[in-house]
Amino acid sequence: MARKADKGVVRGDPSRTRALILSAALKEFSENGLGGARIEAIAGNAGVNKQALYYHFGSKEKLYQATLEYGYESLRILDKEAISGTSGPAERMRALVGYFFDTMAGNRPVVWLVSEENRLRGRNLPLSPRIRDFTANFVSLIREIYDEGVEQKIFRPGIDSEQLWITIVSVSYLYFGNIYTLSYIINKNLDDPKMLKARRDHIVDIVLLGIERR
Amino acid sequence: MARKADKGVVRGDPSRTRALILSAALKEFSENGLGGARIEAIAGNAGVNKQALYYHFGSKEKLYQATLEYGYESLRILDKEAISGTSGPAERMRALVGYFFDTMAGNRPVVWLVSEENRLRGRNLPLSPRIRDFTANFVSLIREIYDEGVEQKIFRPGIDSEQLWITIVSVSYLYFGNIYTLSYIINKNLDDPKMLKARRDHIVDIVLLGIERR
Amino acid sequence: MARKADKGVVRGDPSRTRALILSAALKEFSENGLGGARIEAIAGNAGVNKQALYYHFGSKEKLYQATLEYGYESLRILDKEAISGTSGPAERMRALVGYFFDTMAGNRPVVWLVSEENRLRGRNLPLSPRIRDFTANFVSLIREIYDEGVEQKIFRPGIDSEQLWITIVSVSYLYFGNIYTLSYIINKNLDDPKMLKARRDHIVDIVLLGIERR
Amino acid sequence: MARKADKGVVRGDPSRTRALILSAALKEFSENGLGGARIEAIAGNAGVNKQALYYHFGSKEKLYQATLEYGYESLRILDKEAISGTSGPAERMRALVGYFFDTMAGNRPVVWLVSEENRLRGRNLPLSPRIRDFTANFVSLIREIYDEGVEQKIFRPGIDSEQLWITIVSVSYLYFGNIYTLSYIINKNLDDPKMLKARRDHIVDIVLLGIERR
DNA sequence: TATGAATGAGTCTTCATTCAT
DNA sequence: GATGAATGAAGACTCATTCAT
Repeated sequence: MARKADKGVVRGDPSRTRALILSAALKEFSENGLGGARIEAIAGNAGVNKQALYYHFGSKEKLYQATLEYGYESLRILDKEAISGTSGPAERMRALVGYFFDTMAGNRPVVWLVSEENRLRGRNLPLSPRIRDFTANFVSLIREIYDEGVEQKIFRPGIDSEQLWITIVSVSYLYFGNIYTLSYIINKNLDDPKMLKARRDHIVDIVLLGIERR
Repeated sequence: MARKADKGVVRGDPSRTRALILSAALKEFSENGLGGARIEAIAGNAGVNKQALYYHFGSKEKLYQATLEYGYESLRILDKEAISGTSGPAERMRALVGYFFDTMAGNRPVVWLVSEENRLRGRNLPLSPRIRDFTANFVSLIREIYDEGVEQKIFRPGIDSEQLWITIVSVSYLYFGNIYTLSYIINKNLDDPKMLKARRDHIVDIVLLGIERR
Repeated sequence: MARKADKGVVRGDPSRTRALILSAALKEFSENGLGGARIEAIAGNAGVNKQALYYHFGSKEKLYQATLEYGYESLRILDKEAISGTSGPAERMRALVGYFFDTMAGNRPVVWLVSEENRLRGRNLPLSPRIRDFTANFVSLIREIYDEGVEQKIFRPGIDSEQLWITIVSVSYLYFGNIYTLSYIINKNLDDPKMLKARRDHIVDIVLLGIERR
Repeated sequence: MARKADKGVVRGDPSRTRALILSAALKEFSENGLGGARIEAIAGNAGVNKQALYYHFGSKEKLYQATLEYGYESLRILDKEAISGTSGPAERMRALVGYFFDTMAGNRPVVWLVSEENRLRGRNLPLSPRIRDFTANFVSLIREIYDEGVEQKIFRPGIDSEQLWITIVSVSYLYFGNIYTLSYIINKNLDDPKMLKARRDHIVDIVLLGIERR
């Protein structure tokens, strides 16, 4: 119970210490990449000693791997409840596309962390098998809804659901991942609430119209 | 005329030296980011002395800026000839979407470099005013074609052409930028020629159906 | 108790480590100046790791500042005991002039370090407020003795005690600071004990005769 | 006659080029020392190409030696005319002390250059035999005047004229060489015209009273 | 002579990691 | 588990010097 002033560390609560470190690491790795991240900065922001990172995670690279898993986990894309209360494939698909957009909007650091992992050619992914679990369900869910829509003659058939998944991911993900270059080119602040709403509406429309039967 | 074996440097041809450095820098920065890139690696791959980078570009950061500009320039997205020989807005739009996909496919390093610049919050963009020139024309071209299509009652009205531009960029760009994580999640190699073709066809369809009138 | 052979570092005694570094730095900076000093040489002579200098002092420039303060402190010009046991202003002034000469003779590195600081236009002095404390007392002491001598009609009045201080400092300081050029010009080794004694006698005489009433 | 705009170099006038380089070198070496001086800075300030320094002087060290000689030469301490028009040893000695002060006041860079040479332990002096010529006469002149004064029973006998020379040099030289540290300690700007005059008066008095017979 | 370009040997500094308490 | 101190390897950058025209 002895709590240090100004610090969030509680002696004798290692899981809390781990959480503090992971949270700080997510920020640092996402902003600076694996190579650019500073162990000292992570320790400082987590309110722990540098050595604590080594005690709990072993090395910078292992901490990065744990952070990547932590990042994917925090997305909770698999949360089916997100689209509960909707009826019909079209409405569900709309909800899903919008939900993914909102998820990305609320987890910018993860967006950059995933970009970093791609630059590392995905070499850390196989080391965290849970990552596939966290994400694969989203693909299944899209397939489910799409198939249902095709059956009900609402969606046109012949679309590969994995392609559709990539498209749904793309139209939200890239917006946030490349928000600075996109904003610069058209000289508008894409982070403005109005722009965010416009984007959300646009992608829901485009995806739905792109797959609907006519 | 005296050319060193294995090296690309020719005494007295500084513009060639600069080009060699920029080419090597594009590869290094795109693979490792600004912080992770190694000056020594760039110099080695360019076949020049480490100090030459400082003589010609001043610092690592300035070289990065020059490389970013060089990368955008090499995309040549503005090349209108790409869609010459096409007739009608629909066909032109199809050609444009496909052309952008092909451009990304052929310029992977630039894709990563742009991701890196976003992680740096776009701080280097204002330093290279030419970058906007290289890219803004692409936005205009999309608007032109779209407006023409609306006029001809081929495309549905009410779509913001900048949103459309972002979408067109997204569905191609993210595929290459996140190819490793996407491949891992669905356990398929997205770099396979068949997959590339499938993706190209998919995005052309989705975009067109998403904007066409019905 | 585990002490490394040849090295002066004792684990767990950081103040000793700092002292070792400062001592080595005084030698190196005084002989080579700020720009010419080598971090590696200081670390080597102190028997510590190069990085230890950065851990304890932050940068070369900050180490230089700490060294400057350390140098002034080691002069201990303020030590009033130096002239204890003397009676009368004349005798005290003689003792003081001689004492300052001896101090300079025994602290050559500090003499050069102060020259270096002058070439740097004194830019580091304001950063170490203690330096003024170390030196200002000497000025006061001279004024005290001088005033006493004037009161007792031993010294002639009208001399500015700060000018007198500069003169006392000059006739000793420059001898050591410029000992190489002076020796060369008159082709004599001014570091010879006989020459040192001659100089000491000369300056005591000159200063006293220069201020005595007649 | 072809003169480059903005530059002081005249094609085909090597002695002028040498002079420009030496002048710039005096400034640079005096402000930054041998190690701290930058070849590029000297070339830039002289308005010549870096390579010109090598053409004319061979190396940085040799340029430093030439600059040292140039510096001593420019003092022209040997100029007897400085004290022409004076009558009697006392007046001549006063004139001489004041003249040396004025010389130092007007040649600050040389003062620092000589300090630098002392830090280099005078290793470059033997390489420039003319330096002794430039300075030795000043010692002789002091001896002459002093001996004359002793003969005329104006000065007290028994003073070593070389010691007297060092003292005369000291009370002026140190004032300028250490002007920053001295100013800081007493918190006054010693470069102020009033202070300069006060110092000049003080040293003339002190030296004369210090050697006069009573 | 003059100059832009090129080079290799350093030099400061950073950083992940480990040690000892 | 936690901490201050210590370390070795490496990286960005500088600089005197030289080459080729």
